Amino acid sequence: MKQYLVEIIGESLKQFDLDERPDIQIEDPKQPEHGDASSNIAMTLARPLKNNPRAIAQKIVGGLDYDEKKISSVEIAGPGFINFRFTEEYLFDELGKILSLGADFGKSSSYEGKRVLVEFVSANPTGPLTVGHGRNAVLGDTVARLFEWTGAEVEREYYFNDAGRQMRVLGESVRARYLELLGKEGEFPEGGYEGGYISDIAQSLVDEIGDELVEAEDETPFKEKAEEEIFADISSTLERMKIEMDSYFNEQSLYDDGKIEETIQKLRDKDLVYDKDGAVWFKTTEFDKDKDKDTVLVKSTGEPTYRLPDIAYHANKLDRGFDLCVDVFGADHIATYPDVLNGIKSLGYNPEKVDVVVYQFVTLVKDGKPFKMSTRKANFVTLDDLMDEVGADVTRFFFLMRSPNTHLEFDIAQAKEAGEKNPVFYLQYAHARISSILRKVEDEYDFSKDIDLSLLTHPSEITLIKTMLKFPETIASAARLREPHHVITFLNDLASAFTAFYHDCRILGEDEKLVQARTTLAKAVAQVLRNGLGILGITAPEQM
RNA sequence: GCGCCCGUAGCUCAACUGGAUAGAGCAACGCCCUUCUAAGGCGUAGGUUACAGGUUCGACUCCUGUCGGGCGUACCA
Repeated sequence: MKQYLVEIIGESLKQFDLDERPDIQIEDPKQPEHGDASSNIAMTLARPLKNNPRAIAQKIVGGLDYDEKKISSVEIAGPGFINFRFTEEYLFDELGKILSLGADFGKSSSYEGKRVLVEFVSANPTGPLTVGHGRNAVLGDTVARLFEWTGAEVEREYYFNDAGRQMRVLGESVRARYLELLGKEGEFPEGGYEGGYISDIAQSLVDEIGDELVEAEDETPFKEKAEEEIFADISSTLERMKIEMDSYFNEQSLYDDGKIEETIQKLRDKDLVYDKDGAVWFKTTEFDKDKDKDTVLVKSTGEPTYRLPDIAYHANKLDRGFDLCVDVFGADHIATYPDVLNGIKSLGYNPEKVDVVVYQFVTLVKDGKPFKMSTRKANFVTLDDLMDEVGADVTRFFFLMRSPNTHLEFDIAQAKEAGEKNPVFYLQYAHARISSILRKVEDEYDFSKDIDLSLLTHPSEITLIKTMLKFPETIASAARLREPHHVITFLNDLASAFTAFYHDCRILGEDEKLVQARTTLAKAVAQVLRNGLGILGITAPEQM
């Protein structure tokens, strides 16, 4: 509909002979008195045309040629808004479309033909996923789903590094526990991993191969065992959250196939790196005047910092032909982003193909006080624990309900008792209620005949239809902004509009024609709820 | 010190990215279950959008400054 409005307004604007047309905005008015759609174009044109907005609005409306089957009225209001009202005929047509599109209602083609890579979670396998990782995991997966709904071909990728210091310490920690279990002297490493899962891994080694590794030269076999077990654990956690990765990318492979070397050589050829104090530096100050210091790419020890593989990795992604690469990471990693962009730009790639979803930290609150989690010190709350308490649906919902850009306060005690009064149930409840009605109605009435939707005249019914029609645009906009919480806001509105309808308009026991019309409406609502919850990865139960 | 993000009802957060009277959920108070699921509904109360300026038809949104919080600012990731 918005498309149509833009077209007809554009048509009428020919008479204004504008060199360039400012963005025409069509928006949903908050107040119902302001119609079903509204344009601010007259106000935005006031300045260039040196005329007052209402006069401009008059001219535009006067020249408007619109389809009276779709639009019932056009009014000028307030400082110069042009307000449109839809016909009921249009609404009923659209309602019919919702049902015929079914599970596809809400899909759009804004990313049609695009290959999108979403990289997320990307936690090194040093321990179970924690509540802190949860926001990343759920956000990344849902953004991926949003891209799928807008036509993109999406891949989900997990990037990890099993070659660093962290992983060595992990291996040493397991070795220490392993030796302890066999009654030997085990030297627990400085800053080692203290979690109980380390002992579990050691125990499974003992069970499988006994004391075979007592004389092992280094921590490698322990590290490998730990990596295997922890990855299995992470995968099962992700699976519980309905997250399925398409690929796991090991940073090590960038060294193995020479990409790291190649990257630094290319930058050197372009005179963007130099040697100083035995290290290799990237001239980041050339790109960003605000920076007071260049960035080290290779330490004097010969070991690259994380920025170099990051650049090589993103070049690799683009080499794989993706039109868009989305990274999901926490606010603490934001500093690397400009360096990576400058890096790939220098290598000849288009930096606009790389985009970042940054989310603010999850602040954990326990006993009314914030506290810091550390995988190393084992004072963390795992995602599995959380799902044991509240289930996967609530877990996903919790991480999605807020804008990524605000701090998420996570009160553990509250989350645990949230079961009964969690907002996710409000949405699921609406779906369950509809399902319940449909079960009772379907055998008794015939829905194969023509259904007279024009019997839907109650304000609650009309509002409900209008609410549903906002769904496709909500999805498109959430995808464009990479902000899944807009879907939740929408679903809340929808559930609330349905509840009003449920309260005002009975279905069972009404005249047959009305039962058919209202049931059709209810079916459409259930469909939209399912579609929306599906994007969020949350189930739509038929009974609660 | 510098950079990024944030500051909205008692609490946790929205506000379609500059639109019309700033909205929800918890918490509080008062009502509503012999009718399709009360995990619900209706009503009351709660605001100088941290503060001070500025930009314009119009500001929670943009600009400047101040205050407060988070995260960075490593030859850690």
